[in-house]
Parts: sequence; C-alpha cells; structure tokens
Amino acid sequence: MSKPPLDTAASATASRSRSKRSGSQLTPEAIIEASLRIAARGSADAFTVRRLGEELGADPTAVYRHFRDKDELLLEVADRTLGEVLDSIPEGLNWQDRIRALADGSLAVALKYPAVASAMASRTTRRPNEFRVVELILGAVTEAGLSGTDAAVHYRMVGDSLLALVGQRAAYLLFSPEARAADESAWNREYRLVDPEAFPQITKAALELAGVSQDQVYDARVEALITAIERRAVELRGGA
Amino acid sequence: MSKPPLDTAASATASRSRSKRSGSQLTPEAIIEASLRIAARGSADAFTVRRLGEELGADPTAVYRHFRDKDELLLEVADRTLGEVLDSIPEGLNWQDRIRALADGSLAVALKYPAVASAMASRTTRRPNEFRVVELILGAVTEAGLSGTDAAVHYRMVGDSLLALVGQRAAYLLFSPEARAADESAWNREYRLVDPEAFPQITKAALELAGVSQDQVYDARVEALITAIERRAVELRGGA
DNA sequence: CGTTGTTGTCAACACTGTTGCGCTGAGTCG
DNA sequence: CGACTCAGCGCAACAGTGTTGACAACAACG
Repeated sequence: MSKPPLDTAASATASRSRSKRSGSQLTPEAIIEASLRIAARGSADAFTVRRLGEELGADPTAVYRHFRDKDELLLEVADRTLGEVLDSIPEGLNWQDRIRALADGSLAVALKYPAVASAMASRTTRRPNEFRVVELILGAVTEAGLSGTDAAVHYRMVGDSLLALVGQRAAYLLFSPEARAADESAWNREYRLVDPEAFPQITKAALELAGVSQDQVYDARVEALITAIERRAVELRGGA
Repeated sequence: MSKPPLDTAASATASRSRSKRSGSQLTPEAIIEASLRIAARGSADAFTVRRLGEELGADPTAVYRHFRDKDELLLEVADRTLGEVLDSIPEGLNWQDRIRALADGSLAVALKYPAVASAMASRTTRRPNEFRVVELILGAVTEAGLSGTDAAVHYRMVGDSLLALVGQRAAYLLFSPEARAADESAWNREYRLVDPEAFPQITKAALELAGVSQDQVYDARVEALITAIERRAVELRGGA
C-alpha cells in the first residue's frame, strides 16, 4: 500500500516490464541530475534545453521523449531540490525552529540552484516533496496553537512568503555582476545625494540604509512570520 | 531649484532647444503609455517589443531610439505604475493604515499591469517614484518608533515583502486559465486524497486549505509586516 | 545650398522552446 | 533464425524573443 509507483514521468520507462533497455542512455533520472548540475552553475541562462543537451551529450530535443514540457521538467527538478531542503531539517525542534530550519534550508538550496528557485518563485509543484513541506508547516502552526481556517491561512502565508523570499534572493544572484554592483552602489551614492527637503526620512537614514545586509532583511522577514503566528495564537488563547 | 529636468531617458528629446521636431511621432511618453496599454491587456506575452511596435503603429525597433534596452523601458514603465500607487494613497492616515494603503494600492496596480509587476518582483527601479515609496515606508516605521538600523532593516522588510507579494499575485494572473484551474482544483482534489497516515495534518486541514482565499492570505501577510514593526517598537520602548 | 545629426524602416542575427520526419537498433514473435 | 515493431534519438525546421547595423528621410544649422 505504501506507494503505487507514482505515475508521473517515470512511468514511460517503467511501463516496460523489464526495464533492461540497456541502450537507452537517457533516463528521467539522468536528465534531472543534469538539470541540477547546470542549474548549480549559477549563470542566469544556464538552464536551457540546448545546454541541457550539451550536458547530457545528446541532442537537446531528446529530452522531449521523457518530459512533455520544459515546464514539467522544471517542476520535477524543483521537487528534487525540495527534497534536499527537507533532508536538511533536523528532528526534535520546536515549531519556531522548524520554520527557521525550513527557511534556512530553502535559502541555501535556492542559492545553490538559483535558476530553479527564481523560476519557481510564483509556482507550485503539486509533487510529493511539496506535500511533505505542507505537512511540515501545518504541523508547526498547529503546534503553535492554530487550527482550522487559522492554520490554513497561516500555512499559506508562510509557504508563499518563503517561496517569494528565496526566489528574490535567487533572482538577485542571477543578475549580472554589473547590475548587482549598480544596485548596491545606489544605496551608497544616490540615496545620499537626495534632496533633504523632499526626502527627509531618506536623508536621515541614508547611512543605515547603505549598511543593511541581505541576511538582516532575511532574518526580519522570517521572524515576522513566526511573530505573526505567535500573535494569532495568543489572540486565540486570550480573549475572543 | 525644484527639479533639474531629470536627466533620465527624456533628455534625448529635451536636449533639443525647441522640441518642435514635428515629424517625430515617437516620444518616450507615447512609448511608455503604449506599454502600459498593452501591459493592461493582461495576457502573459503581451509586453513584447513587436507588440509594442504594433500598438504604436511603428516599426518595433524604433523604440531603441528612445530606450537603450527593453529593460530600461520596463523600469520607466514600472516607475510610472509606482506613481499610480502613490496617487492612490490618501493623506492623514496613521502609519499602519499608510502601509495598508500602500499594499492595497500596489496590489491593485499590479493586477492592472500584471506583466510589469511580475517582471519587477525582484527588481528595483532607482527612479523618482521609488524614492517616494522609500520615504513613505521610512516615515511609517519611524512614526512607529523605529530609528537607525531598525528603521532601515524594517523598511527593507516591508519593501521587499510587498514587492514579492504583489509580484506573486500578478504572476498567478498571468498563468493560463488551465494552469490556474489545475492549481485551484489541486486543493480540492489532490490534497483530500492524500494518505492519512503519512500526512495527518494535511488530512485534518484539507477542507480549510481548499477554502482559503487569496485575499485572506494577502491580509495575513500584510498584517504580519505591521505586527513585526509594532513588536520591535515595543521591544525598544520596553526594556532593551 | 551643403552638411550634420536625429529618427524611423528594413533585414538580419543569436537565441529561446518545440515539432515532425527519418533512421537505428533492440525486443518480440512466427 | 528471420522478419517485424516500435521506442529512442538525431536532424532540420518553425515561430517566437530581444537586439544591431546599414540605409533613407528629413529638420536644423552654417
């Protein structure tokens, strides 16, 4: 009962009784792994069908014998990276630390495969590992004291926010070094030369704005999610 | 002193003393407005250079006489939409309602020009209206009681989070109707047929998960930002 | 009038994802 | 053992993207 052999894309080769097709060098597994390899190279245009063909030493269009779309392949690859995230989460943490661990793991994996994470920032895979993530977050918010609609809404808040957060970081990593330099120097140059009359707040905070690190923002955003859950929990425990 | 004629892309035509170039049908203004028009059509591939040429009744490549890149045009268009957002924010609100108004306005504009909002989800324009938004958020967090690094970090938290939030919503709107239907039905079908042993939380919350609306998630995410600021403010007011 | 510089048009390039045709080679059956 | 079937792969090509360089028209200036 554990699992019917999950009829996703692997069934194409699995349908043959004895899969000892030997000659078939290209398997879904190999394609996914090659995708992860080139996605890990970090360059923005890394994950293209033709580059994937190069990496596989095969014709690019051969991939279409195993995946309907590039999109289907992307979802499969993304689910694989989600697996990496889940494997990085230790056991025996309280719910806050489980969310922190999920966030940290997601960020690490997103920065490892930026092209995938960036493309998935507004997507959902609906594949096995995503279910495990949903279960993880739902477990956390229920342990925090939420249930019913509260649990569902706060799960979506955490899931969507984390996806967006790591997607943004990944996309930033994919920018050309020049674009990134221009972005960073903006805080140091343009925001300090602004008209003090029209923008008093910016003028006052220019120095600190330039000093903010990505990790500080990341922490603030993750902690905001946890705080929101906690607050809703005490709201429910308290009155109303 | 009010403003040196902002030497962005408009300077190309402004440099000529008398701009009565008559023959010149194509001005940056017209191009930006045409871009907004086709972006408002909502289809995913709406905002292409060739479609822009159609809308202008001119050769697509003529745009490159007024903007270096499609990216530069995109930033200019995005700044224009940011202006729309700012104009929608009324005066005389407390800081919480100012952030809510900013979020609501951003969402409305993002859903109006989904192609632009989706493309800007991980970007920064560094153009006039963005400065005004920065000023607005910084004013809100200082009114809340934050200053220095706290203000800077929480500004970034709010700015980045809102950008990601409306970008996600816009991207979702750009999906093909089939993809959107598949996504919605997933909550109603797949999440209710999951193995209760392996995924007890999902099983328990399946019904509520299907019932969550995008607006509920939106509210939760915006309120989480406000709550985080409030909490940091009382932390500082109370004991350090 | 001639020169100059701006602005639109046209053709073309490099790149993307994707499809249909044909070949090969291994598995299957008579 | 020989013939057949058919999945898997390569090849060529298509529609689409952003972008560039050469050329023509035309207003402005000396």
